[in-house]
Amino acid sequence: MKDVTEKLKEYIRRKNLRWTGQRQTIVEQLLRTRQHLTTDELFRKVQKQDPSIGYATVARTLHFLVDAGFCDQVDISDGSMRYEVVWGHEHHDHLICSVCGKFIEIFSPELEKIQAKLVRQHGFIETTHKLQIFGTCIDCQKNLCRTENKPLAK
Amino acid sequence: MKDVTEKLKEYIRRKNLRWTGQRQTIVEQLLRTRQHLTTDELFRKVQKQDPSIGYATVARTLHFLVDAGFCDQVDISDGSMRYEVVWGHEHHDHLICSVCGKFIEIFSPELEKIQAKLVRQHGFIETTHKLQIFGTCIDCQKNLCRTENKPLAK
DNA sequence: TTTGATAATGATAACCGTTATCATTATTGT
DNA sequence: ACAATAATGATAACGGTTATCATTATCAAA
Ligand SMILES: [Mn+2]
Ligand SMILES: [Mn+2]
Ligand SMILES: [Zn+2]
Ligand SMILES: [Zn+2]
Repeated sequence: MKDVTEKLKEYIRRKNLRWTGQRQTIVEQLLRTRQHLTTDELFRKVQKQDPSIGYATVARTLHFLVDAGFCDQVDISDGSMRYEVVWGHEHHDHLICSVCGKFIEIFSPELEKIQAKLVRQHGFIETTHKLQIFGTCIDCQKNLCRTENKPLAK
Repeated sequence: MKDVTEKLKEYIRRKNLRWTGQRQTIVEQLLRTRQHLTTDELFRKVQKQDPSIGYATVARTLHFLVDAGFCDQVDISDGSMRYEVVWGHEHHDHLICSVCGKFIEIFSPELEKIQAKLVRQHGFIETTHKLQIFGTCIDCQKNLCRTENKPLAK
């Protein structure tokens, strides 16, 4: 946490930007909360800590954090972009429960290897990829889901 | 083509819907043209064949065709949804060139098998998945790209 | 073939997440 | 403390999609 702030401050110095209390608050909330938040979800959490912070600042800070490499933008086609912290996390893909909205993070070196092979076979140069698998999570199948996430729209 | 129309008419009868000249025209254009079109791109093509057809009809017809299983909606996070014909095509995923906007369709039973294994391991029940790999296609690497597709916005 | 119930259409307004604008405030190197 | 300028907050604008509604077209039944 302290470490994260320092890394961000380094990035800010490099880019001639400025560290602000708003950015501090927003990063704190991002780290404190479950990932894959929409701008609006994060905005509500930020407002509880500091009601003076505006929506635009949250939106702009999320762009800033994506540029800095601290966050990734995740688009699951449910109407708005989501953001997750990636510093300190391995690359991963997602199982997404259509009932409770839960994200299950998956990583398989085996899978990545085959993807890389396919890319190579087409002479393609990959920059990024995303794999999203939609369905029903094990908890929702048993009606035992305790997730407080709102179900995904659609 | 004649076959496709018949299958759609069957679906329409089952659902108590109606076959119209507009739907005929729109389906013709979808089959005649490259896939992964936005609503607006399809609208422009449709208008050349019949300028009296409105944008809303194209948009609504695309939804209808998705419901019917004739089209899939493809979201590559470039600002608008795209649609592709899937009847008569195997399931596939996409390599997407960020330079020229080209879609390269890939299918690997090996890959699908590993995905299925991961899903099983989490007790997840899959309904759909999508894998999108972004980068630069082989033609664009050599500046030989002949694709008339507009580069993807970003 | 006419008819009646109602699905579909076209024009356009509304919607909604995101981005741009702009006057004001805050940060940072000097 | 100061000057340069990045960041902020309120809100308008933007753009793709969807809703509205009066009118027209479809199609099964008579
Ligand atoms: Mn994740
Ligand atoms: Mn395709
Ligand atoms: Zn669930
Ligand atoms: Zn290309």
